[in-house]
Amino acid sequence: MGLLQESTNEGQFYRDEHLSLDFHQQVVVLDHERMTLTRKEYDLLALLVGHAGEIIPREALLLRVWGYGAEIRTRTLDVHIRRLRKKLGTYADQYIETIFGIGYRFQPFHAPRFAQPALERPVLAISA
Amino acid sequence: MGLLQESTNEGQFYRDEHLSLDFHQQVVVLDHERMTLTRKEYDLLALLVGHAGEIIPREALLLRVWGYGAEIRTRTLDVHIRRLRKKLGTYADQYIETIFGIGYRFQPFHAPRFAQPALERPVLAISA
DNA sequence: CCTGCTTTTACAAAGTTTTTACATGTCCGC
DNA sequence: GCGGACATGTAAAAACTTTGTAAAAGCAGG
Repeated sequence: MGLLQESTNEGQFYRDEHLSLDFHQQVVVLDHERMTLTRKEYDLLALLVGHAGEIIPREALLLRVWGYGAEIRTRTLDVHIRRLRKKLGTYADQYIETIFGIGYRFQPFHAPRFAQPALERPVLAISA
Repeated sequence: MGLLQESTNEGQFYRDEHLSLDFHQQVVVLDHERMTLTRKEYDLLALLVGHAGEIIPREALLLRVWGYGAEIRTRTLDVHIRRLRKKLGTYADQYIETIFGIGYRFQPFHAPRFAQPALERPVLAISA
């Protein structure tokens, strides 16, 4: 799966109702306003958004954004998640889910969510 | 991750009228609604469903989900079974059978059932 | 040295699992 | 049937683990 720098991408984009991300230019726009992110903040967000809909384990985030191995104990990931959420404003919890005991997941704005009634198709149809 | 490694279930599914389980994605859906399970709850359910129709002894469950040996006395298995049943709602007792003195068994929704234990109870008394 | 970014620290809060204590149920011999 | 022994059911508390947060400390580039 994609490493941090999706290098040879002739300008890939993520876009939904409120958020857009230009992986090539490394520009993030939230509700038509540019988000100013630090490097680590951007790297973290880009990794999450680049795998929208997938759960990414803490381990993987720490490895790919920080280069940390499993032996390192740190809370810096949590702190960065917090800063991202702050900058995402109202949509924060809608976009960045905590998967307890595992990691985090970025969800596109309209994605069906966990405890919500019935939108999720049985996963069976996905295969093939 | 959990110490439960049902490696032979990679990318497989269970499905019946009401319940489906994706062993790879670790997603369980009950009547088109996603069941949110904790890790231990999922591990336990997955082990039972993965052996649908078979009786699994308490010992085996405690060993495979908890890593406990026979010397450990605990009620945590019962508590987790209870939580699973609660989340399975109406179908709880249909799905998870208690096999007294032995363990538990997950039965697919339409599985033919015998009058409870009926292991070998010769119905001799009927003779006239 | 400043300054802004990053990491650590130290708790707080939230979530999960196990234990406890007792109720209820089942088996089995009488 | 009856009662004892033991297994399972259940609710609630306790123990433990993970994540959230604010503030301070550390650090690197200018």
